[in-house]
Amino acid sequence: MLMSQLYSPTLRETPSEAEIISHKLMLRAGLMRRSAAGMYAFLPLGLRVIRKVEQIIREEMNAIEGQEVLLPIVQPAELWEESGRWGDYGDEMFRLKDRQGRQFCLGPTHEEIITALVRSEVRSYRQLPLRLYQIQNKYRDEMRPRFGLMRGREFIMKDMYSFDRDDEALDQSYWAAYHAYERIFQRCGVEAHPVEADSGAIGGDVTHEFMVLADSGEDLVLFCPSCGYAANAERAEGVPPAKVGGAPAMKALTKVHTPQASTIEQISAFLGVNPEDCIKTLLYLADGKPVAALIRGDHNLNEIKLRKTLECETLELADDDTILATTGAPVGFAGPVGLSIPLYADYAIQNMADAVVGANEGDHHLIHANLDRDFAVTLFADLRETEPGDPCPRCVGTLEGARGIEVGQVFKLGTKYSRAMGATFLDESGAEKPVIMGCYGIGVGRTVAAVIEKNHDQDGIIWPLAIAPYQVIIVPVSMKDEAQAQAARKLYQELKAAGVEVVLDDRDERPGVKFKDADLIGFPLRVTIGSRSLEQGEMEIVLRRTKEKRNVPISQVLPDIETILKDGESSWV
RNA sequence: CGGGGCGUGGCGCAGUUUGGCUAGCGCGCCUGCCUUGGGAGCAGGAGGCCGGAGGUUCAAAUCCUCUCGCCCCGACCA
Repeated sequence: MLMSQLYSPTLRETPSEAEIISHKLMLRAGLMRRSAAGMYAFLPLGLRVIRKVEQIIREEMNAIEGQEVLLPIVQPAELWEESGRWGDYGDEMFRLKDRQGRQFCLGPTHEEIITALVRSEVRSYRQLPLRLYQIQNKYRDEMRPRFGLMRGREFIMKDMYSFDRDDEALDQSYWAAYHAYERIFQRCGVEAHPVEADSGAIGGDVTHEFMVLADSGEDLVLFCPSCGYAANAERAEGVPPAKVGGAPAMKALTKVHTPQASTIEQISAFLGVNPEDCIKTLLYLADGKPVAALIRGDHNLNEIKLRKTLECETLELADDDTILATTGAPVGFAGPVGLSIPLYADYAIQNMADAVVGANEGDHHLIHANLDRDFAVTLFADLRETEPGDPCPRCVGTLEGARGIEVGQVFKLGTKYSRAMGATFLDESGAEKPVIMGCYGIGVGRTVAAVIEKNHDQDGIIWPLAIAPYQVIIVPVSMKDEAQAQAARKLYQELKAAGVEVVLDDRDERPGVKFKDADLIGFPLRVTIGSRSLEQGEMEIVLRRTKEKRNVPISQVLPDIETILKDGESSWV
């Protein structure tokens, strides 16, 4: 490709829309442009990178017996009604009607359509296992798209679905995908750490997310340096505290006037106590019925854990009216003493003594509240957000925290969709059983963004060889020097003939401009052709990653490049 | 959806508080000269319904009302 013809408009300045480095560089390097919030047009260089990542994914999916399919993006509402998600998905689903008024959505994911596809064809255990995957656009009307490709409303995703006859076979599918993911991200040039995760709306219980650690990540990952335990913070298990020795102080329960003090900060400041001596009483509506959750003042409730503990379908914070009706007090003064609704308490509550709690009366709190004496708890459970510094649930270590970008996730779905949608097979004994499913996603665009987050310097992107849009750029210092121009064109033809992906910067620009663009776009290898070295029969090879440069005889340029492409940059020393 | 901010040539911004006469600057773009190992210089030039609609006024980028879009923080989510 000739640089003069390449449609890759680079920018000297960063458009104001971009906040994080990968987003800025993708715009500046001319990989993509925004068309609407959370939607992007890929330009030639950006598309080439996307395609390379897709190809790596394809190869690894095929290697574990995945078969590629292409599924509709526009999906009929009926399928989603069968699974129950037409109602559950809410505003995040793009919905549309055809001219007859029939309802459709732009697929946010493809469980329904793939299950429908499989149920009509799979009859026998002999057809299993089956692993199907697709790579295509998905649509989610995110409440807050952000950070370029990191969280778009239109995004490219690879999804594989596995169909198995029993849990053991599902286990094989799951771990095959898990290990394929390790290879995929490694080949793409990023470290992605598998962590235990929550399965969210997709369903199922066993699931891992693949996280690229980066400050711009939207998730908090907790990991234990001692034993290797790693989990998304929303999933990370809490450890019930060991029973504290010594009898707690049991002072008399006392009501105090606490005007305007409705938050833990205000109360603890007002009363001169520490937040960890206060109990937060949060009121929720679980399937429409009020329940209270008790959390130590300096902790945060994890709604996912509460939902699991309650085994409820819906869970939402109670509205002000419900709180008033249930506790007799406005928001901020609820407490466990005298409450008649079920009380679910985090383990940490077990060890509190003489705590500060709401009095269920406006502008009043109770001090010296004690478990058993003053209130009883329905159930103790792990309800709080686990944080860095908390004990590891698997060993004696202490958890540390890091931000992570979720580039992939693998789920064991079980029979949630196959039961709801009637995807069954007959086993050897002729018994009809639901197929057992798994699903395995990779955000393609997000992976590209994550690669850039981890592979850049102040000059621009540093593409790993495997996914670089082009491997080599040839930069003649001056195209007006006929010797340089000729040598450049000759090398260009030779590299192309050898199957090397190469761009020739044939523009009549000053060398500085060409170097800056080459660095910004991030070609892994650059061959600079200048008059001085050319006279000595040499050209200069430069590694983008290390800036290492060396003059080599012209006849050695092609072999050197082929070696680097084959054995990696580090082989060229 | 709550809070905050921003919409002015392709990009980055000034001008808006205190309406005023030809709407500016840097970068980029076009032409010519010159220059060629890290975003050169000189000269000339093109390009803007000031997001949109309505209103106030002799006069609106600037004031008022409504509206659309975008970004950030939060809540939420494979």
